[in-house]
Amino acid sequence: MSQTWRTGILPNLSQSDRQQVENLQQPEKVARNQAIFSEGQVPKGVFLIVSGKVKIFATGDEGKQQIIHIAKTGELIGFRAMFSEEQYRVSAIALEDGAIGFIGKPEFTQFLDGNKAVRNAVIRELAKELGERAMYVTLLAQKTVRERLAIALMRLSEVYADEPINLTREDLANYVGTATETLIRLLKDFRKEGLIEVQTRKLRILDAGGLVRIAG
Amino acid sequence: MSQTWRTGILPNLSQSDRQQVENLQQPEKVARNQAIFSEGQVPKGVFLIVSGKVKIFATGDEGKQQIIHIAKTGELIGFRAMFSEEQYRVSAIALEDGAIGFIGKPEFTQFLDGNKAVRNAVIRELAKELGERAMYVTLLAQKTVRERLAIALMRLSEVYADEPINLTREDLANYVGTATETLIRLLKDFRKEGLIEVQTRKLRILDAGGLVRIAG
DNA sequence: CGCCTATTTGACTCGTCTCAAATAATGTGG
DNA sequence: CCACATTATTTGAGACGAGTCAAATAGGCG
Repeated sequence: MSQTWRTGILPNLSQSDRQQVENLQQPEKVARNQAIFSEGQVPKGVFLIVSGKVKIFATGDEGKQQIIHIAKTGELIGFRAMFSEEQYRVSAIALEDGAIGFIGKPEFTQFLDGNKAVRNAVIRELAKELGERAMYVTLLAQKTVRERLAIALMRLSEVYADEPINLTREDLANYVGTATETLIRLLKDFRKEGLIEVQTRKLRILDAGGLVRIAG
Repeated sequence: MSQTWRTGILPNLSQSDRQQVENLQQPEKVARNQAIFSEGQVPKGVFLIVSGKVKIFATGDEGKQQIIHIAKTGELIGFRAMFSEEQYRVSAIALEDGAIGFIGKPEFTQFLDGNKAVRNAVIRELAKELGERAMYVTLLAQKTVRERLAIALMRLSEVYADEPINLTREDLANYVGTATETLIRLLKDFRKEGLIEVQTRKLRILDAGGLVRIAG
């Protein structure tokens, strides 16, 4: 089980193609906690995250969120449901104040039809994510919460680059797939073991190697 | 969380397109337990299951299989890794004697390039599976083993249509994502509750409604 | 028929969840 | 900008689901 976690469609395009996609939208401000789209709605296009981060999650039967992905600036989101011609199966909510642009389905598909490179990038991206999700399933089914937390922190440190990871305990728990209380206790362990540094909601990795060792 | 589980690319094509795909391959016999492809290999094309069933699984760190999907006659498998231009992240092994055809990557991609309907079907299928897998992740993270077993049996009853479900206890456990012993105990419960009928390895659902109720 | 593998059962342990309550942080209206 | 209300975080105690290990039994294949 190697762990290469998603990349997104745009970073794999040429400068020119990327620019063309970006020209299809007009950024609009979004506030923290604002919903971008919700489970059950019918997709009318895709969204480009111009700035900020967005959590993508499925809602379980008791309303518990399972966070599938934290999308960051530059990512295109919502294309999955659009291509499958289904309703959204997940919801997207802004984690921070930011800006998001919308690209309507007609414009986007027309653009795709006329551009083989982008079309292939889309197929490749869908296929990649599908493969990653197979690993994710295995991980959830076979790893302990402690191991999953270590993996989650490593993934998140890529999303947050050099900033500290900044999520509520509940969101972090829902990302790992555990109860909030369990997450808090494990976080305390990790801190005591010198793996991470925590200041309220800001979390920094001190010993990446140690996390890798725990992740197995 | 609704549960519409995968369909495959071919059933969504026109008769003529489907025929053209089928003409690209030559069926060859495969024996039970024969590997079709394995994690880490480089994909050279896709496989069409002409007859028989195939288990698709990821291997966890301790060698434990996580069965992602049981593919049946008529399904195209292995296209995920081919499109993502990565190695296989999962393995495929025949569950029964059967026949499988191979379609090389050049032939297949050339065919796709020249056929917009099929190309779109591929995108749609990838997108659909990706959505289903999000549900799967949520299910694994939030449901008890008992609930997951109920869901697994319902999914499998579609794969096996009117035949009885026929899997080793270990495969069934790996499909549900649990230990073999736990699976066996739950199977006994289900039998005592009149939900299923079991004769050695053959398993039949007696009370689908009851399973739905357990699944939640 | 007999070996090898699969299945089943029992006993035990441990990780993780739940519920409840205390404390801290955050945001909001005046 | 402060005080209050609300929400988030932390801790404790207890219960229970599910895993592991070991051993017995049954089934299937050569």
